[in-house]
Amino acid sequence: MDTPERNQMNAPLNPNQDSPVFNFINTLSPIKPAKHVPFTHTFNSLTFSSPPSLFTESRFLKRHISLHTPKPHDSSQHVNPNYSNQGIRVADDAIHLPQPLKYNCRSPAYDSTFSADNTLLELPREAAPDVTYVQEEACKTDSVHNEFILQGTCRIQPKSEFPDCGWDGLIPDTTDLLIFNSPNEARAFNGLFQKPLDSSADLMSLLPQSSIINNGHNVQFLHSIASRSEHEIQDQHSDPSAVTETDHAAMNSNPNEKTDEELVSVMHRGLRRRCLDFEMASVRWKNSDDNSNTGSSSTLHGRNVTDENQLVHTKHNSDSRKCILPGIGLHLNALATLKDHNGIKNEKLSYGRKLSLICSTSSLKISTSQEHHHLALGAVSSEREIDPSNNSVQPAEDCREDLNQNSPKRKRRKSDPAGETEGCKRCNCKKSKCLKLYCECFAAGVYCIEPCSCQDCFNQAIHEDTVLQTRKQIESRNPLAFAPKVIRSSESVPEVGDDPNKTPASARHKRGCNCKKSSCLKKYCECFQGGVGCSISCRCEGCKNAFGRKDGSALVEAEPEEETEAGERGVADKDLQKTEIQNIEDHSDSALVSTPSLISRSLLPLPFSSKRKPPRSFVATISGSALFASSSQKLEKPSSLWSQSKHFQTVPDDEIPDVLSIDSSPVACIKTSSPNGKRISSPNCDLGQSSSRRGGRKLILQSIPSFPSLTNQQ
DNA sequence: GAGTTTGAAACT
DNA sequence: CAGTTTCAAACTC
Repeated sequence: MDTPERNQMNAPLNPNQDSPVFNFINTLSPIKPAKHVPFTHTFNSLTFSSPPSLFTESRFLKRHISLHTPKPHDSSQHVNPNYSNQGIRVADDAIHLPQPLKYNCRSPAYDSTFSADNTLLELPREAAPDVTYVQEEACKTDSVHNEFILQGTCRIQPKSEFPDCGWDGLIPDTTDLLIFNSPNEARAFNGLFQKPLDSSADLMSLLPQSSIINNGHNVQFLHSIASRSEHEIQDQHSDPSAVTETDHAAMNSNPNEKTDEELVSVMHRGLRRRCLDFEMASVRWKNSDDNSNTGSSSTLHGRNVTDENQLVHTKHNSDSRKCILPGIGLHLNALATLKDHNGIKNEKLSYGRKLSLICSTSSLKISTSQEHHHLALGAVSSEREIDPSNNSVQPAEDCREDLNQNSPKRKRRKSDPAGETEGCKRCNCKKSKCLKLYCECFAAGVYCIEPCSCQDCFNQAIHEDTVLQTRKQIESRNPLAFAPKVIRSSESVPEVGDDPNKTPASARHKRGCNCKKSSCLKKYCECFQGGVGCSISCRCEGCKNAFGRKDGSALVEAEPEEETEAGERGVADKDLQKTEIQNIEDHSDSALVSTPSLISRSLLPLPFSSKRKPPRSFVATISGSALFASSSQKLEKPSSLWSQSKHFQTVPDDEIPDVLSIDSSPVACIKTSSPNGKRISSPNCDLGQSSSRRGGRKLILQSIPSFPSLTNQQ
């Protein structure tokens, strides 16, 4: 491209903000402060509420690491100067779910800073001995009652061996990531959390500061109440470096203390992105380091805790100590930082390919699929994992390829839509610079990664500011722009031929489609693509959506006009069914494979789930992943918000059915009945229901204000 | 792989 | 708010 514009694009970006993009952004109208509505996410034993925006933003962060191993043209750019210390927690041995942990989470969404004053972390004293990893995201000060309660958290026992391991911070995410159906599962993964930490590495310092950049505030950390007061917390937050040192010391002496300090940003990031990015990284590192660390070869599938503990060995800075990267819980951000700060070279992170987002699923795979050895942990897009069309294994492999391949960007594989999973999603933008909703990556709230075939991509960590500002601008225009396009409840998942409209909570496209030629029978139609029926909100013409026509009521209740269309619909359905059925079958298989209990139940195959990108901020869950996966799967382009909210939902094995409903509840709440995308809470949203269903381990959506608030938040 | 179609997103 | 343009995915060949 030799156009002036192109030249501009090629011009150095970021640092100076001299680039056109920055100028452009600067000219953007001020973004109005987002209103944060408490959004409760329940997962597993962990429940918290936070504004959706938080998640959205986190999604970008999720691929943060990619930033550091960006596309070739970005290679020149490196660490974002803005990176600051973010809390990193150390997790070690045990994952202890049943422990209630409560803390307040604020939305980072816009300023990504914590407000210490508001930050609340409540840890039962009893849990104190156990290091609880709580990750707190920078929260917007204005957010109210963003409180999340971890009922079950990972209990980690710091190893004396690695007192100052910087990796600790990475793990906190695991809390979010891991969802166990049963205590046994949790035990199984205890080892995963155990990892050697690179001593000197101060993860805190490593973490990108992007989140805090906006307001210039320092990272604020959540501290567990158990160990300290909020004030104390604030004080420490003010001085990240101090915290770091303290952390190190604490690690040696008092795990609890340490963790408190570090809960911090990392935690919040982890919450935001619960993805197994780390795992992916682990894989890479492992690959690279395998030569030296053959012993670490323990495969993921090895459920043996012992093996898992050694899942990945990585060297950091020639540090002989093996650094075990837990397959779960380490997220890309941390890796990115580590890379930059800890002396970890790009080489480790970038093998010719950017780190792809890894999805939480990996953890699941670990437990369930023997096939995927190291790869099991490999990046798996959340959606993929759920993806019916793909075996659970499949996703991992895709990512695997990414990891192993040094090949240049691959063009989007049409034949492999599944490749577009949360972790593996890729776009092909040419003119939008990946800063518009045209870009699926951007729209999904994630950074573009190497697999993308985009050109002049600004949707990268190195352009974080640009991305965030652009995003804000878009949100200012349409607060729901980054919200999931399809809001669906579990029950809404339509089976072929079913009328989605039958159920009040049925899934619907946020804004409805506007199809004119596709008859809503092709993926051009977002409703169809999302596997949902058209609704009143749709302005489509000649709707034949197999999932439910705009006049959907007809499907069930034979209305006069329906009869006329019935024939057409039947035909259309048949056409669709070929595909759908196949998809469904695939889903079933995969689902069963990955999560026999949960998936089989909760996961209803969505025809397009594979293609529809899941929220990138997927939470990795072990057995729970299936659950999440299923829920996320249901979302067409689930926003991180969405996916996360679901992820946080915990369901006992015996309550799977409830899970679905619960799971759906948020969705149901989101269901839009109005064209403008305003969300109206539905009866299903009733928090009480969800909470009531949960047993001890489960969490409760405490304050999920009805979803409607989502609209206002931004 | 190139070209076309389609409809969302963006723009006016 | 409506009309138009731009854009990239979906689709076709």
